This record gives sequence, C-alpha cells and structure tokens, in this order.
Amino acid sequence: MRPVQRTSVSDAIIAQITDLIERNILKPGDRLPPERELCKRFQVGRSSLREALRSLSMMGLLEGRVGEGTFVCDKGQYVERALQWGFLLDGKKLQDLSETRMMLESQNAYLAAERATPADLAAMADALAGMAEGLADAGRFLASDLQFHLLIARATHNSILYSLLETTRNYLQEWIKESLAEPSLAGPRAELSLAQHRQILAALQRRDAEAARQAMAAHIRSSSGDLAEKVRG
Amino acid sequence: MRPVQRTSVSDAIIAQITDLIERNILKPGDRLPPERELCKRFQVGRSSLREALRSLSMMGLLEGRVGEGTFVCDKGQYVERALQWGFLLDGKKLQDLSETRMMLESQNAYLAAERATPADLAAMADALAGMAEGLADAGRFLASDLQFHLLIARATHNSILYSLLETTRNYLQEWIKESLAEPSLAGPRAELSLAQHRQILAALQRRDAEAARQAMAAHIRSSSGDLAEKVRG
DNA sequence: AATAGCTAATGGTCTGACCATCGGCAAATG
DNA sequence: CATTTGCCGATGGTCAGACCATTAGCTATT
Repeated sequence: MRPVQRTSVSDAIIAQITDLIERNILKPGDRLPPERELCKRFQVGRSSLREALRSLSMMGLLEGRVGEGTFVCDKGQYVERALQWGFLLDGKKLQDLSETRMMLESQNAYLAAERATPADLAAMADALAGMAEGLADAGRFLASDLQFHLLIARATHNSILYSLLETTRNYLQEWIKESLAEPSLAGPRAELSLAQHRQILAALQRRDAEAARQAMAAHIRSSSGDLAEKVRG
Repeated sequence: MRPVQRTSVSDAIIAQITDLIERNILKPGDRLPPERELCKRFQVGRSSLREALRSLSMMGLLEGRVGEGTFVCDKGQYVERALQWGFLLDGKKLQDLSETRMMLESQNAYLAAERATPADLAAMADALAGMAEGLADAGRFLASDLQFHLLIARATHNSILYSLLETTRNYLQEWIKESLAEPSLAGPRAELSLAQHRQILAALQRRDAEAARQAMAAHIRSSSGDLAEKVRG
C-alpha cells in the first residue's frame, strides 16, 4: 500500500495547458478561448479554471488582457519572470536596487566587450549619436541613454542578464528621470554622461573587457551619486 | 502623462503576504488564518484571495492542506515546485543561468567581505564544519554547501541579491546535484570544494573583498565546468 | 471621411452554496 | 483504564451565477 495521489482540478488543467504549449499546439501570441468556453470544454467551474490560468500567468506562460482575452506569452520568459519575484519583495529598497543595477551594468559591459557583434556596436553608436543630438532635449537624451544601456545588455546575448537589467531599470527609471531633470545641473551632467558613454563604447570596440567594466562602474557611480542624495534629501 | 498602473487585487494580496514572509512575521511552518477569515481582513472576495494563495503555492511559498489550513513552506519545498516546470530550461538558458549565478556569487562574496557581521561569519564557519562532517554523506554535504552560499548572500544585507541568488540556485540545484553525484569523482571533488570554501571564508574573515570575489569565481568555475559538459553531453 | 456613441465580448471580482477531508472529542467497547 | 468507533465542526476545494470595468468593433451622426 502506498499513499494515493490526489489530483487537484487546477493542477490537471495546468498540466493540460502546459502540455499544449510544450507540444507547440499553442504557439506564442495565440489567443486562448474565453474562460467561459474553457469551463465548458474542461467541464470545470470557473474558479478552478481561473486559478489554473492565474498560476500559468505567474509562471510567465500566459498573459490575461481585460476585454481582449488570454494569450500565450511570446518568449520563454519563464525564468525571467521567476527572477522578478525577487524584486516583488518590498519595493522601497532603493539602495539595494541601485547596488544590484551597478553590478549588472558593470558585468554586462564586461561580457559585452567579449561578445558584441559589429551590429551590436553599430546600434550603440547610433544610440550615442541620439544622445548627442538630444543634449538640449531631456526626453530624447534619456531615451537614448536607456537604449544604450539596454543594447549593452543585449550584446551579452544572455537573456537572463538582459531581463534583470531591464527590470532594475524599470524600477529605477522614475528616480533617474527626476534626478536628471534638475535644470541647474542638466547641461554639464549630460555632457559628462555623454563623455562617459563614449569611453564605454570605446572600450567595447577595443574588446577591452576590464576597461569596459570599470568605465561603466565609474559612470554608474557618478550618475547614481546624486540619486543617493536625492533619496536622503 | 503616463500610462496609469492598474493594480490587480490578487497581486496586492500576493505583495502583502510575500512581504510578511520576507520580514519573517510569517515563519515557515506557521499556519495562516482560514481563507474566510482572510477575506474579511483583506476586504476581498474569496476568489481573489484564493487566486493569490494559489499563486503563492505555485511559487512554493505556501501549501494548502484540506481540512487543516494553509501553511508557510520552508525553503526546501520551494525547490520541488520549481522543478515542476524545470523542463522549460533548454541548454542555452541553462548556460545563461549558470553565468548569472557566477556573477551573483562573485559579487556577493565581494560585498559580504565588506559587510559580514561576526554572526554571519560564525554561521558560515558552522556550515563549513557541516560540509567537513558530511564528506561521506552526499546529502548532508550538499545541504551545507548550499547553506554556505546562501549565508554569503545574506551577509550582503541586500535582499534583492539574496533573493536572486536563491532563485538561480533553486533552478540549478537539480543539475548541480547530478553533477556532484558522480561516484567516481565524488570524493576528490568534495575535498577540492571544501578547500575552496575554506579559502573563501578566509578571505571574508580578512575582509579582503577582491580575494573573496576571485576565490568564489574560481570555485564556481571549477564546480560548474562539469555542469557545462553535462549540458552538452 | 472622421468622430462620437453604442453594443457585445471578455477578464476581474464578489457572493453564496455544497462537498471531501481532517482534527478533536465523546461515547461505546474490551 | 486503554482502545476503538462514530460524530461534528472547521477548512480547503469546487461550482454556479451575478455584476463591473475595459476593450474592440460596429453604427450612426456630423
């Protein structure tokens, strides 16, 4: 005799749907039938169905959009989504976030120096040009700045590192924007930032990983120093 | 103007409960109030509450037992749940994860060298002793090994870095276990691993951050080399 | 042709109910 | 007195129906 396995309705639904996704019968971007329709097909109540869908959303397999339907997520974002739980905990730890970002950016620069393709480098140069043109336009400058950093992360060709950096940036973006919006310092700071970005790109083009890491670290340090002041004040 | 963030009721509950667990107000093994009671406290319907509990169960934080109640899991159970969708890891993602872990562990060692309290260091020494005693017992050895790494992460006193490392470890644990389970190499490898851990702890005790980082990097490199082979094979 | 307003569909939420299971208690049993 | 049996309340699991907010697409007005 051994303990009988008790199967929960929601788990059974989860198993079926994950199986469909795994066998590629449900492709990324596909829309699932409406919940009420699925209830009839699975012969279950809507509560159980929704608990299953909710779990699948939590895993990053599905995504529900009000008024539209439930869709299969595009990429294998499962792990990335799971790692974001780490950020879900107590959102107001700005110091920890900033530190995590510092580490991600530096290491990404290091890896990008070793792995960036010519296309990656060209895209970074474009973003840098966008920053130069946007010296007078804070919005455009910031957008190009963000793009530059994301391009570095992408050049690592490591989807997890990219995702993590993207998440940290999203959490910090509001503070960064405020910090750079100080009119008194906007001009000089933007020029300093631009110069630092040029150093980073130069290191990447030389394939000098250690220099890239240090240039990035210096950049983040100087640009997030004001951030720290902002938090305390 | 910017897009308004639409907060879901379930997500709000998830955030609150994860926060309680994170702050150790809810300890592993604790029993939560009954669902109907929680509904009254959160002022939400039972559907929303149950979707939240279901998600937390899926994350491995909670566990519901019919007729008894809902309990907070200890982190051990977390792994099993995570492995349920472990099939979603392909080779590339595994490599990316391993790389991310390498970076997290190294940087955590660096930060821990600067910030570890005497209590932190004492706990690490205990874990190290556990590894030494478990040289003949693979299960105990691995448990102490994992604990040592988590203690380092905790010693950074950065909850995000700790959480990220914990999650990556959970995903990689299965492969790590397999990798270390090779009977032919178990003995020598365990001794090498123990020696490396001693080096790391020594660096931490000397407050030598750079040495700690390099010792950790060397350890991960040597211990995850076989992992890479395992993936390709 | 463009815009405003309407309608149906859909996910999100709430409520109340019923069921299966578990723990504990009391009565019955030896 | 110790053990077993049966019962009862509490609890998680499930179901059905309803209402709401939002979205897309259509229609009619301008």
